[in-house]
Amino acid sequence: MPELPEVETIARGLHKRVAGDSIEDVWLSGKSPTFKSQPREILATLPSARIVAVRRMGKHIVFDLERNGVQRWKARAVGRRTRIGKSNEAMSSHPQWIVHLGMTGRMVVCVPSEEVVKHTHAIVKLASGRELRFIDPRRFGRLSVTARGNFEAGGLEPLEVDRGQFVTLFRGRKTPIKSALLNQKLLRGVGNIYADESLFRAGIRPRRRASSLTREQLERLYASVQQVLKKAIALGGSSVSDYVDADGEEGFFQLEHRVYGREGEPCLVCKTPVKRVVLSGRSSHYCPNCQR
DNA sequence: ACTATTTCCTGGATGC
DNA sequence: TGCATCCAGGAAATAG
Repeated sequence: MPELPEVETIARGLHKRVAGDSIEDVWLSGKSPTFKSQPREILATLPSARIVAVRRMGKHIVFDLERNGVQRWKARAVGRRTRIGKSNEAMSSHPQWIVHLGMTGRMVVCVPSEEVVKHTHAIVKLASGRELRFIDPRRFGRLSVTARGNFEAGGLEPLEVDRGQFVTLFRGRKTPIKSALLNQKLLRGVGNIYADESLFRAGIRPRRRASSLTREQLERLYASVQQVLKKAIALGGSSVSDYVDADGEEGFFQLEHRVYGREGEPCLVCKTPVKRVVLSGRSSHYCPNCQR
């Protein structure tokens, strides 16, 4: 399940491989709801665009694109005024291609002769002769296009927010702190694994109401989130459920997991068995002794 | 205005 | 071996 560190790793890998390349052609599986934008809009936007950069926003991969053929589109739009607004993204000279990997989404760069595996939903032909493919068995991933500046990835970037902002974000919320951490509208990029791992390191139980936490506890949580995310990025993310980066390499942060996926196993600090509770439909792992 | 629950998906694990 | 059932979970949609 790609969260911030995995998406960061993938985006960096993709940038290294395809920045500067151009999109020549696009094929889409047409399997809704993989596409958040209309497929026709994606097909109108991507071909002939140059990939300026690939980066991460929250859990989204953002391809910054540049189009030169804008005049052609404007000319065509003159005769059909109603399309001007609707084809806005395709019109933009600096569109963005937004990819959310969901649970099982993968982006791979390969040669065209590579077998097209089951659940391939997009194939992007590049001028260099390679292909960029989006593969997503469970189809929780989403593809969309937008004009530059339109895309809102959610709340604040966890690694850009300062301590005071972080405290303000959560203080006073009645919801469990774990749920608040997962809320992308507050902080964008933290998912189930890193929420659990951050809460363990801060010594806070997932079910604690955010409003019941002291400033000191929130500050400790802030430090934990920073530490966990940075370390996870340094290790290339967590490889669970066959996650691999853009180069097909596994990450190693799963070796640093202290509670996630360790139900019943002894806490690495105090040996108390790790507990698992379901919190708003999601598994939450914690040490009942170390976390209060 | 908030918060909680349901829904979308398929592969892998489990149970009989 | 085969078949049914359950579970994983991000975020949008829906309900409270």
